[in-house]
Amino acid sequence: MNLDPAAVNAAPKSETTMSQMQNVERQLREMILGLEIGPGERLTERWIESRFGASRTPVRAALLRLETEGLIGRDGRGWTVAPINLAELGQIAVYREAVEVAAVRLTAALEDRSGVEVIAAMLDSCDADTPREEWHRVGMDFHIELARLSGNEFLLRAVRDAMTRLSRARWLEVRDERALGRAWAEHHAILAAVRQGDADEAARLLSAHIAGSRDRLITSLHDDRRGLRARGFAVVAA
Amino acid sequence: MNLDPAAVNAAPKSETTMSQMQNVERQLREMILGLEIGPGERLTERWIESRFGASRTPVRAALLRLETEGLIGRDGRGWTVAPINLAELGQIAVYREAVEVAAVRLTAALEDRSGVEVIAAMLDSCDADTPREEWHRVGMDFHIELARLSGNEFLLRAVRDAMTRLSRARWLEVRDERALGRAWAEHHAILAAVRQGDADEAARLLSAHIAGSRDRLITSLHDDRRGLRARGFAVVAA
DNA sequence: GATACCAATTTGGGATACCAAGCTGGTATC
DNA sequence: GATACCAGCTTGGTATCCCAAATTGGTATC
Repeated sequence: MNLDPAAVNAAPKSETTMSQMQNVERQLREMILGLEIGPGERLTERWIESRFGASRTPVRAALLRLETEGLIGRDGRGWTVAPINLAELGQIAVYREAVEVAAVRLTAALEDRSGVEVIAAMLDSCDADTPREEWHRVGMDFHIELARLSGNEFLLRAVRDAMTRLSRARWLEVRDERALGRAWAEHHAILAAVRQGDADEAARLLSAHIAGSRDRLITSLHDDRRGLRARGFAVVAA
Repeated sequence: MNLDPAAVNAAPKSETTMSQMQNVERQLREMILGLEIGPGERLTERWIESRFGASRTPVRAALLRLETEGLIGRDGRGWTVAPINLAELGQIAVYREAVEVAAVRLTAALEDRSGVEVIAAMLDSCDADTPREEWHRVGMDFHIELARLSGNEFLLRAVRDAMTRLSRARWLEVRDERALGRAWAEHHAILAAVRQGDADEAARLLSAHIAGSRDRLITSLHDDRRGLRARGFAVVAA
C-alpha cells in the first residue's frame, strides 16, 4: 500500500510530523469543500484508502471527525458527502446570527479593540484583481476572526463550524460585482461600529448583513438548483 | 477477548443491535459524566478495551467522538478526561445564553406553543421525594427541550452540547433546597412568558436565570476546589 | 417478459499483529 | 551518592485480516 504509486504523490507531505489521520482528514475536507467530491456523492472507505495511501484505520478516524463537522453523513451503511440543504442553510443563518451577535457585542465592550484593525486590513487586501477564491476565503475569515476577538472559545467554534457548513453553498452562489462590493461595505460598517464601541449598532448591522446574505444565498441556490443538480450536486429543499 | 469474564458482564447488553462503538461511547460517556472516572484522569485504550470487552477499533472510534464532545482530550500522546475548568464554565454560560435566548425567542413567536405544557409537566414530575439525580437530569432537560421547541437543529445541538459540558460541574455543585426551588420557579416563570408569547420577557428571565446559575456554580466550585481536588478531581482556574 | 432466487462481490464493523516513540526501573560508572 | 545510560515495557498509530450484512448480477421458473 505504501508503495502504491498513486499513494506516493497523493500525500503532499505538508511539513513536519502529521499523522495519517490528520492527513486524510485535511485532504478529504479540502476535496469536499472544494467540490472535487460533489454534495451527495457516495464515499467508500476503500476508495479513500487507495486515494490517499493510508490504511482503513486512519481513514475511518478521519471520517468520524468529518461526520461531526457535518461535511459527511451516514447513508444507512456507508458514507455520503452532505448534500446542499436549503432548509439547513436557513437554520444555520439563525444560529450564526445568535452567536455572531453575541460575539460582536462582547468585542464592542472590550477596552482593547485594536484587533478590528487587523480585520480591516484583511478586508482591504482584496481588490478588483483578487481571485474569487480569495474573496471567498476572506469573506468567511472576516466572521471567524471577528468572533475570535470576543475571546470566547465557544462562540468562535460555533462561528467556525457554521462557516464550514456554509462554505460550499457560498462558493456555488452566483454573486455579481455589486454583491461583493455590498458585502465589503457592510463588513467595514460593522467594524466601524465595533471600533466606536457601539454594540447595538454593530449588532444591528451584523444581523441585517447575515439576513441579507442568507436571502441572497438561498435565492441563488434555489434558482440554480437545476443547473447544480445537472452538475451532479445533490440539492435538497428540506 | 470476548471470552474474558470481565467483558461478559461489563456490557449491559442494552437492547437490540448496537455497535460496539456505540456501546463503548455510551458507557464511557456515562462513566465520565457520572464521575466514575474523575476529571483529569488518564485513559488508556487498552484499559477501555479490557473494561468493556471491545477491541481497540471501536474504542478508538468512541474516543474520537467523545473528544469532539469535549469530555476527553489529548494529553500529548494519550487521553485524559477533561478537567473541570472554571474559566470554561464562564464562557459556556455566555455561549448558552446566546443560543438559548435565540431559541426561546423563536419558540415564543410560534403559533403552536403547546410544547411548553409538556415541559411544564416534566418540571412538575419532581417533588421533595425525587432523588437528586432526577432533579439534575430534569434541570438539564428543561433547557434542552425548550431549545428543541424552537425547531432549529443547530440551536438544539448547541444547547445539548453546552449542557453536556456543564453536566459534571452542575453535579458537583453544592445546592441547597432553596437553590433547587428557585431554579424550579425560574423555569416555570420562563415557560409562563413563552406561553403568553412574550419573547422579550422570556429572554430577560432566561438570561437572568443563566447568569444566576453561572454565578452560583462557579462560586460553589471555587469554594470547594480543595475538597474536589482531594477527591482526585482536577479543577483548574483557566 | 416479469419475477423470484441464488451466488459472487462489495463494504463497513471489528479483531489482531506490528511498529515507533516514550516512559520506567535498574545498573554501572564516576 | 549522584548521574548517565540502557533494556524492557507501555501505549498510541497503523496495517491487515476476518466476518456478516447488503448489494449486485445473472439465471431459472412461471
